[in-house]
Amino acid sequence: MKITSRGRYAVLAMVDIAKHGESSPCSLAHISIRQNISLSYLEQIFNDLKKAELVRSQRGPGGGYKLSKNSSDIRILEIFDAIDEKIKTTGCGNNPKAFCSGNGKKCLTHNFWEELEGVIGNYLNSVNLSDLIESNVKMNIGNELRQ
Amino acid sequence: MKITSRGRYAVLAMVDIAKHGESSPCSLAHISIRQNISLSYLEQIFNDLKKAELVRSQRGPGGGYKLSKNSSDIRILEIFDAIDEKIKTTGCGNNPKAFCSGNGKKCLTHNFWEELEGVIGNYLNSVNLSDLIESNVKMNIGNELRQ
DNA sequence: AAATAGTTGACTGACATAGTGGGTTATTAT
DNA sequence: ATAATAACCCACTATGTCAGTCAACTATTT
Repeated sequence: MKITSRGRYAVLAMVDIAKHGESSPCSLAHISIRQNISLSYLEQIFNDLKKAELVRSQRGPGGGYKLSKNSSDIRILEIFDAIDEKIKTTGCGNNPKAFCSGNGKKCLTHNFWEELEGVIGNYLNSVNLSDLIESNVKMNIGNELRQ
Repeated sequence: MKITSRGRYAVLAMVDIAKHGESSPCSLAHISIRQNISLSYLEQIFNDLKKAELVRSQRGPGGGYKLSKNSSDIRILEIFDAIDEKIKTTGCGNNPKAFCSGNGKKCLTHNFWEELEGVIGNYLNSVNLSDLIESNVKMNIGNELRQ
């Protein structure tokens, strides 16, 4: 059970942009250097982030990417969704047409895996970019969203 | 972010055994059929489960595997540990000698990933096999362990 | 016009996962 | 004793995903 580099890079890059404020756009070249991520790989990731409208781009010299909304309005879960970093704990992907047991039934553990998926999703949804900048991430309790 | 088949099978097989009670050992052949898991694959998994002393084996006809303790004393996290299903959310594996940023420092998101690891670990540690049998898995709140 | 920086798509090596297959050893029932 | 059962053990492989490279093209600014 691990997070892909793609997922980690996406969040890291978004924090980098958020940290540099609203003033001027961040170029991928700079993010690449600061966070030690391959430029070409960043390009692929930002392609998805842009499609999901989490960032806006500006071409040409002095260009780069800016957040499309306030950093406190961008939750980590949104970033995961944007780049298709799935939280997949069940074997069947919860597809009613092909449940885990093969015979159209859910396996003995199906509901448990779904609960786990919920626990993870709730946490990722409870943290936003500005939380990460302020390094004030505290253990989140249950479903409550911070602030 | 997904769980491997190995991890899912291990938990599923353990639930299967737990469900069949203490009376007689469960053969892998039967588990294989009931839960639709490859027999050879199960053998590899149970090799690890036995090493971790979560199950006891009995050879020969009528043999099979039994839980080594009460089902309410076996937490899902123990099973994950036994088969080396790691919960790895950080890029560096939290290795102080080679932190994520490369320069000996933690990356901007390191602490966040560690928190996530904690959230998942706490949940997996809060559920035991008998919870799964009774299908009474409810959302766990914070660090509290059930019952 | 030149430099910058985003956009797009094809391609590749490495690695882990999810098995398969064949054999050996211990134990029980007949 | 013998046969059947079932755990034990080891080697091997296909597949797919991930992580990253490379090369070209387009838009924008100076």
